[in-house]
Amino acid sequence: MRTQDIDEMRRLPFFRDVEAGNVDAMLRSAFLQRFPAHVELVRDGEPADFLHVIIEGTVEMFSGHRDRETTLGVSGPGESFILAAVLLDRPYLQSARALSAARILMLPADAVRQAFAADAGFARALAAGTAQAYRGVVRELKNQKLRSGLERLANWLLTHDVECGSRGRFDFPFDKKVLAARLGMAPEVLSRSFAALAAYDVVVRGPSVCINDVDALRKLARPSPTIDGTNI
Amino acid sequence: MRTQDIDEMRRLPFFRDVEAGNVDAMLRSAFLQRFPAHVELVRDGEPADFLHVIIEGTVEMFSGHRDRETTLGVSGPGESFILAAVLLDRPYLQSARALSAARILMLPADAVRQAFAADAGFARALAAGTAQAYRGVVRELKNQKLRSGLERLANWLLTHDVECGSRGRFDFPFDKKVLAARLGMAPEVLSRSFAALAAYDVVVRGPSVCINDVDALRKLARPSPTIDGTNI
DNA sequence: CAGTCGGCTTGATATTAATCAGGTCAGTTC
DNA sequence: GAACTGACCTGATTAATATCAAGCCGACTG
Repeated sequence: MRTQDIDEMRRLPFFRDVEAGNVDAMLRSAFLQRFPAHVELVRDGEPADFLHVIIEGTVEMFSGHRDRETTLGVSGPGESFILAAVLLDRPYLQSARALSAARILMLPADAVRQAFAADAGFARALAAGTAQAYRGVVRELKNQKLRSGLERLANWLLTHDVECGSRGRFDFPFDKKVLAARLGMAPEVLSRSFAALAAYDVVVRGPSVCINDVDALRKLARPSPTIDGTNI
Repeated sequence: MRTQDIDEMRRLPFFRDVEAGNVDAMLRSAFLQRFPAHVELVRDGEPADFLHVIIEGTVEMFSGHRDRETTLGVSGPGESFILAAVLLDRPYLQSARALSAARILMLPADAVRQAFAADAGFARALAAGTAQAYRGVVRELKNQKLRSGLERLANWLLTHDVECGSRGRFDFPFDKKVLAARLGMAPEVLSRSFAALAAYDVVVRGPSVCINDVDALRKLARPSPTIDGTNI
């Protein structure tokens, strides 16, 4: 890793509560890698060699079983993934692939565990990080078990609109096929769901979507703070 | 809390890596409560007042939305619940009710957070605890999204049989209605699924089940270490 | 012992989502 | 500009699951 990159990485929010010496110890053995789109970054079942921190790009977390595959989440810049596997020194439960070209900081697992053991601030930050990740998955599980496909889509649209500045209009951040997997439905079903949302004044044209009547959509979606977070 | 109880609580595995002084600080303001079956212990959406540690009995974690309700997990002695909400000082995402009569240690949230801030060993233990909880939910999400109801049942039977000593025969630890919710299916569907498993030599009579041909059941279930854990 | 209550099962039906099989259309290639 | 490609949509069909409505049975109760 180049010294210039190291300086940039040192300033990551991820390292905020960590002593400088421990940050450097981790960065010394780290890699800053660029990956093209569609590349698989980690495969589930394999030992947790690296903690990954996304610097640029988006990463899809997914998993397959028999002939099925599902997307478990999509992460973006600033987020780390498979922290829990690294901490506990257990195999990954999820696979990851780059959705776009991505720049990723890879911290060797034993360096992370060493810093975790040596640095109480880091340990607390990781506890908070895994706690947040935990709550994210619980939300996702509730979303999956308590809602129909159409409701999941409606809520995703509302949430994403808020993240884009509540303009009632945005472009999809990834292919609709990925969105379908993200929402746990077949691509065809997503397509039909969009058609069904026309009745609620949601207009999809190509890669962009217009929510013309937010209230109507909210009435269908019925967002809940214990599933979708508080800012919706 | 009686001094005798305090002594018992001090020895909990939960406190293993915590300094004695910090353990006592938490226990000083704690309650050791008995609850009858079916009582609701916490309700989702409410602020996280207490960290709960189960001493005796089993507790169902569940959540409702609109007119639906689903079980997210069942916890037993030694396990704590809603640790993440307490650590982050956020509202509970799940509700909890006692499935059986239960004895529960309730640690005030701010005492837990104070110990977390003061005691590095406790912080590390909580990090490991949330990491394990995280992996548990990821497993559950994969179980839900990648398997059919029948497959989930088959795998639950195998896992539970192992937990009961691999005798190929055990009694259900709770009502079938709860098992159905646990597996994410309607009670009627569970009933039919049991009927379908007769073809694999699984015999259900009242509250007990016999797995006469484990291999046949495994062939249907196809357990995976990244969903069901390693000991299956 | 008859009554009844809850837990469970069974059958019929409705709903939801997945699958299969074309189509459409815009962008790219030759 | 014709052919091709990939992403997406549409329709028809099938599979999975939920829902509704009885019915069964064992346990308790008067």
